[in-house]
Amino acid sequence: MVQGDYVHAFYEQEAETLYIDSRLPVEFFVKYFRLDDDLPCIFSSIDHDPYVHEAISKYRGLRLIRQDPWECLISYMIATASNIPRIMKSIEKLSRLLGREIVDEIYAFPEISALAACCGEDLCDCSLGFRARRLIKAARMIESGELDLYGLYDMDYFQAKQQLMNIEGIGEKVADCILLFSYGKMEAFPVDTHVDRVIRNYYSDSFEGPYTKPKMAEWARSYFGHYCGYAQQYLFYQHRREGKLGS
DNA sequence: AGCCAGGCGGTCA
DNA sequence: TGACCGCATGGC
Repeated sequence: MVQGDYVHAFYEQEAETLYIDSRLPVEFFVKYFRLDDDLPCIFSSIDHDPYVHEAISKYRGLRLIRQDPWECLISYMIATASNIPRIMKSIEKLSRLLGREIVDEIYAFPEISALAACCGEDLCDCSLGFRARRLIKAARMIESGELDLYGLYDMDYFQAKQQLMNIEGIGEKVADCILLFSYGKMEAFPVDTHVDRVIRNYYSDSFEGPYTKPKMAEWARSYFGHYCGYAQQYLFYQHRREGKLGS
């Protein structure tokens, strides 16, 4: 998930146990962390080889989230060619600058209109670099109705993806993140540098064809099945935790 | 100090 | 398709 999301202030997790702040209703957490998914069923469906088996065994508390599409879209546009500490700082600064204060010193993610009303220099303290202009442009496209963000729930994976990729700064990877983490489209399989390395290093035997993002995602759908998005999360997390050996 | 980042959009052969 | 580049800064 994207850290810096204000939700992090309302829960703590130890392994598979979630401690929630009673200021938010239980239903919120059930929805947000997809606690209504049938995890045992999903795990067995993607458990195709020793490598992914190790990941789903060791990191069993890891979940996909169901995040608001607007927040997810902006967050992953910010993540482009950046790193996690910096991403968290940018989102935090942006929320402090434009978001409503929810409780003491905890700020909500900015509304669409707030970002759409900005000019480039308004955001100069958020260390967004070349991303700032793109974010504002995206906000204005959504605010004007040129892109109906909340209409994408009713579209299939490929239609919705095409819509998202009309936005400057949203390509294959970012679109798949939004489709997976917000819309719950399980066909999405975001291929970033880490997942790219995992496939090249551990799945080169079963993967055929050019190492392009659409091809790797297509392979993942047929290899892991419908819940390949869960496989992506576990493979990504394992690679981040256990490092870059062999990459 | 200097390379590279949970990429994207463009160009070139 | 694959290999490159610029983009703007910050992290390590």
